[in-house]
Amino acid sequence: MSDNKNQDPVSSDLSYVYPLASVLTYRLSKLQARLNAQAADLLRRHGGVPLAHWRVLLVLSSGLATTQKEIVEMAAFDKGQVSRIVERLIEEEFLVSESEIDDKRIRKLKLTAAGEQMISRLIPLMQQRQEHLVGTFSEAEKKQLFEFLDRLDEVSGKMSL
Amino acid sequence: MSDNKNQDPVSSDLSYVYPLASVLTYRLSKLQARLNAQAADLLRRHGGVPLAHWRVLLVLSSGLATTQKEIVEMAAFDKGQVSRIVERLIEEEFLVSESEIDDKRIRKLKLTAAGEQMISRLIPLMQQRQEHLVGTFSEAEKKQLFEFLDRLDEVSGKMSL
DNA sequence: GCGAAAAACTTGACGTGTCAACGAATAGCC
DNA sequence: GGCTATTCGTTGACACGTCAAGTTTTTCGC
Repeated sequence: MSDNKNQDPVSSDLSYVYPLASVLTYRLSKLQARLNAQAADLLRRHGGVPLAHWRVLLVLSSGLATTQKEIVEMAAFDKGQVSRIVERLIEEEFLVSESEIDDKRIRKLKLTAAGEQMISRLIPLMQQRQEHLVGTFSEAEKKQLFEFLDRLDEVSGKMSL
Repeated sequence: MSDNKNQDPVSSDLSYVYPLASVLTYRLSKLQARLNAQAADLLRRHGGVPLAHWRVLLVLSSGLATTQKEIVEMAAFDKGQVSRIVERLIEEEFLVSESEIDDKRIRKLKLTAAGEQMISRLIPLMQQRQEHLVGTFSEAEKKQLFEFLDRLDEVSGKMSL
């Protein structure tokens, strides 16, 4: 764990090119992994659903979406994944789809009582978690952090290389 | 797309609780997804390997690791995943494992010529990408950004809830 | 209305990531 | 030496994520 292999600082290898811990994408990727694990763990320990299911339920419960299309738009999830998750959630009776509409392509989704109950049980926890995460940031810092994320969003799109 | 469902601002739903775009984990998760897509796309378009394979090759090429254990330690990957990826990379002849050691549990890994070649072809691209990503950040901002990430790392671990 | 295009969702294939159980080999203790 | 614990790696199971092709239903242009 202390020193490893050849200690030639500028050998023919490429370690100087990629000091892993200082590479942005690597840092973000690890942080993201830890956050997901934390959330999934919290949900599991409190008798909840898998993380991705939770996210879908949350969007529905918020009233921001009532169909799969809207979920996909609001939350930027993959429509295939949403389709499968919704299917599972209906099987588990957290959701029902009322096809009482004119357009038969659409599945209007609604939380069941069980679904509502699970959501409202877990929401306070998840809110506490968000608080825990950003709790050490001052308002100014939070603003700055989100501004950084916005900027990264912008450059994470097009790349002509 | 314009207005949806009931327009009661403080209805019984929970939209006011979770304005998605302002939730940190949601933002990070989307950013992460975009960055992964960008990297994967770059690798694919330049005839490379899948992203996870690339990451393993990179750690090996850097000389930071010569065994699976070391890859797992250095890069914080899952050992199961590393095992499977290494297997694939050997099949594709980007790697060889020389078992010429005393400890028969260990697989000493080495890049083949093809492996080295692919890495050195792609590294400049990936470096340009990192530059592209952090290019809009001043030194001070970069420092701040990484400091924020450090802080988030700290609180992303233990959570007693 | 009728045929082509588009919308909403489904399905398949594959890659990524995590966890836990397992097997083989080695190290440590007596 | 022999028993146990540990280490390195493999394997199985499952959740997560992405992409593309396929179905059914609706819409649009004519």
